[in-house]
Amino acid sequence: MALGDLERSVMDLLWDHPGPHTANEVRDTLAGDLAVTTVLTVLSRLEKKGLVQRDGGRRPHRYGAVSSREDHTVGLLNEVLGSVPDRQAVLARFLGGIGPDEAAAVRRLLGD
Amino acid sequence: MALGDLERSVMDLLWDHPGPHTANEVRDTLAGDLAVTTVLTVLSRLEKKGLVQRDGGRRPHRYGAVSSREDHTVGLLNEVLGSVPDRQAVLARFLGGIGPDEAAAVRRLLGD
DNA sequence: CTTCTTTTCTACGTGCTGTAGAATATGTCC
DNA sequence: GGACATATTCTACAGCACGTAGAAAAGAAG
Repeated sequence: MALGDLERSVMDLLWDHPGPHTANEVRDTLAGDLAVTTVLTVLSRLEKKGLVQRDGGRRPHRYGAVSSREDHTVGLLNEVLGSVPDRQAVLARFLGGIGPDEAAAVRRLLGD
Repeated sequence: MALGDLERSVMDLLWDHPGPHTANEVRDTLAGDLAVTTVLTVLSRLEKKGLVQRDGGRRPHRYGAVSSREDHTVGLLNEVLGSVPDRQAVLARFLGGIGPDEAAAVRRLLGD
C-alpha cells in the first residue's frame, strides 16, 4: 500500500513524536495550514491501511503508529523483494553496491 | 515511480524474454486479449518513466528494458531506504528477519 | 437545553492507470 | 506513384487513490 505525500508526512510525525496524538495535535504539528477534517480523513485512511491505530475510548480520539518506522520499512523491503523471482540475485546486486563501511556494518549485524 | 499491474506485466515480460520486441510480440505474449494500441500506450509510458528504451529505427519499433530486473529492484530498495532517516536501523531489522541460510548467503556475497 | 468540540459523511479536483478507437504516418506491392 | 496493409500517435474515458475540506451528526460541558 503506497502512501501519498500527506499520508507520509503524518506517519513521519507519528514516528518522530511517539505517543498517541489527537487530530488537533497532528494538525498543529504538521507544516501548512490544513483543516482538522483533512487530518482526520488522512488518519482514518491510514487506519484502514493498518498503519495507524486509534484509541477511541474518550474524546478526542488518540492516534498512533501501529508499528515502528523501521518495521514498516522492512515490510516495504520485503514487499519489493517479493515481487521478484530471484531474491538472492537482487540481494547480491544490492550488497555489491553498498559502501565498505556499510558492508562492515552488515557483517557486524550478522554476528560476524 | 510506481508501476501499475499492466505496466508490471509488460516489464516482467521484457525481463523474462530478453531482446527487443515489437508491440505485437508483446501483445501476443501477454495474457489476456489486449488491443495493440493499449500495449503501445503502456510501452510509451514505460519509456517516459525511463524503464523501457525503444529502437525506432525501422518499423515496427522494438522495445526492451533499460536495466535488468535486479538493477531496477535494487533501485527500488534504495528508494525505500532513502525515505528513512536511519538506514542502518532498517538494515538491522531486515537482517534480523532473514533465515539462517539467507544470512549465510549474504555473508558469502560480502566476500566472507 | 444550548453551545462548543470532535468525528463522520459526502464531495470535488487532480493525477495515474487500463483500455482502446480515430487519425495519422509509414511501408509494400503492383 | 497509388492503393492497401501495418504501425504509431492522439485523444478520450472510466476507475481509483489522494489532498482537501464543508455539512451534518454525535458527543461533551455548562
